[in-house]
Amino acid sequence: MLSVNQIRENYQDYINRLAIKNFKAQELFNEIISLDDLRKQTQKESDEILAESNNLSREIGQLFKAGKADEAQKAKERTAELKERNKELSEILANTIAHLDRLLVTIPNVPHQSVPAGKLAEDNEIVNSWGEPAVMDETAIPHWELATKYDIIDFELGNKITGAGFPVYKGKGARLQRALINFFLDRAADAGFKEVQPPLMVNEASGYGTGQLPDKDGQMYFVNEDGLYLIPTAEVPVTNIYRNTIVNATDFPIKNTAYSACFRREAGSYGKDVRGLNRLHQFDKVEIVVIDHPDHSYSMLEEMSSYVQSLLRDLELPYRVLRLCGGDMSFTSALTYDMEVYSAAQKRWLEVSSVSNFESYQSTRMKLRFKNDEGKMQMAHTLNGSALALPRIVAALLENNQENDRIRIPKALIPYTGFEFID
RNA sequence: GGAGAGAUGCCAGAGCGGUCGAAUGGGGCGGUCUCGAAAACCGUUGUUCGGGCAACCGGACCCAGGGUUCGAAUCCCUGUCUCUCCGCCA
Repeated sequence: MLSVNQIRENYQDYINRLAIKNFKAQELFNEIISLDDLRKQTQKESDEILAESNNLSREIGQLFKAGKADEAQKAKERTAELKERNKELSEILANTIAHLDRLLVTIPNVPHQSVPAGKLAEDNEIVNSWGEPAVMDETAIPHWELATKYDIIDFELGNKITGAGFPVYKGKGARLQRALINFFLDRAADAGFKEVQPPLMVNEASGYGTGQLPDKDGQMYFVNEDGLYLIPTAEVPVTNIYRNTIVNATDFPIKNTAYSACFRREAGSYGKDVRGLNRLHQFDKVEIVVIDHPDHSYSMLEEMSSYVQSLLRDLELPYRVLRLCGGDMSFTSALTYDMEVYSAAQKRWLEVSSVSNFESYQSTRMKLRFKNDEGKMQMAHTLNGSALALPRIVAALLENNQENDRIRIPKALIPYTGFEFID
């Protein structure tokens, strides 16, 4: 979230930039600032009263020691008054702070200057592309049919065992999943990311830290009995490793990677866009998470974007890179690049990665700090990206590499699959 | 699931209800010594809110939330977590 000081210092600038996310901030900002004024004033009064009663308590102690019980008794009466007054003040203070927090969490992150205005996917800006989208004739088969034809992914079986959106991968299909995970993890290690294996369930504080809560709890599976959420992405547990910590500035950039299953309720999604592997309730993903110095977070974002693009080139998948417009960005992001691969039989672009800089938005929520050159505490910047999400990569691989009676595996992957063709 | 123990600063580990933001040791940082290093010795070593240009001053913080008290790290209640033993178990 934003801090009140950030809002005070960048009042007009933030209002303007939040408008790009179609968020009207002015009234809210005014309310926040006046609440914060009240907070300060109340706290000041309360502090003064506490100081006085601390002094009195000290005196009372001395008086008792000196055997002047009657004078001590008089002083006691005065502290009673102070106590009463402070009770009211601290109640006002607690309410004010709670109110302030409630308002602050409703403000999305301020978009970076380069974020284009707009509300729709069409307003996203294409900043890079690679490869020629394959043109296929009408006989091209979509991946969900290929999956059945070669018996590698069984959607019906998943329906039976669990429900829609939980496919069963079989034979070379399962092997392909494992190959991709290993390939992505090995590449991430080569690029300097430290591999971690996080829990797949998180508590409420973690969900709050990365910004899934309090807003989007409907998107996560929740285990009521234990108050735990199934992770929608490894971003949540991996970033929360650093919740409430002061990291060493000399450790920047802190680069982690994790493979995890991801669980998403996807409430409200339906239609042909969600067919086959396009949108699932459970899927596999390798995530990269970086904690960095504010001065370097944007060059790190570019680095992460380049890294993700290199993976797509290795997999020989034509892709394009979009800079998301204000309306299409997530609540918590300041700048996001989406990588989309072309899926030849569906004749559409599929989002396979999303790389974002959250600046200090998550850090402020989770108190992730470092000591800067002046010796002062400062919020670190957090970034993350998919590298990569498997299902749509598989969809594109199947569709783009289909031949008459087999599917070709890209060269880089063969050492991992152990086979060159699915047939 | 049953029984018990505990939660203190970067770590280890003390702490009679008042002078405790907290002993001591280790680590870290600065210095003396040294060609340099080690050892030894000396000094230093928290977060946060408010006021002030600043030196500085005041408040809060010893798991969290309540309570007792003029006064709580210290006493009481509740919650959370950790550890040990038993049971179950990949």
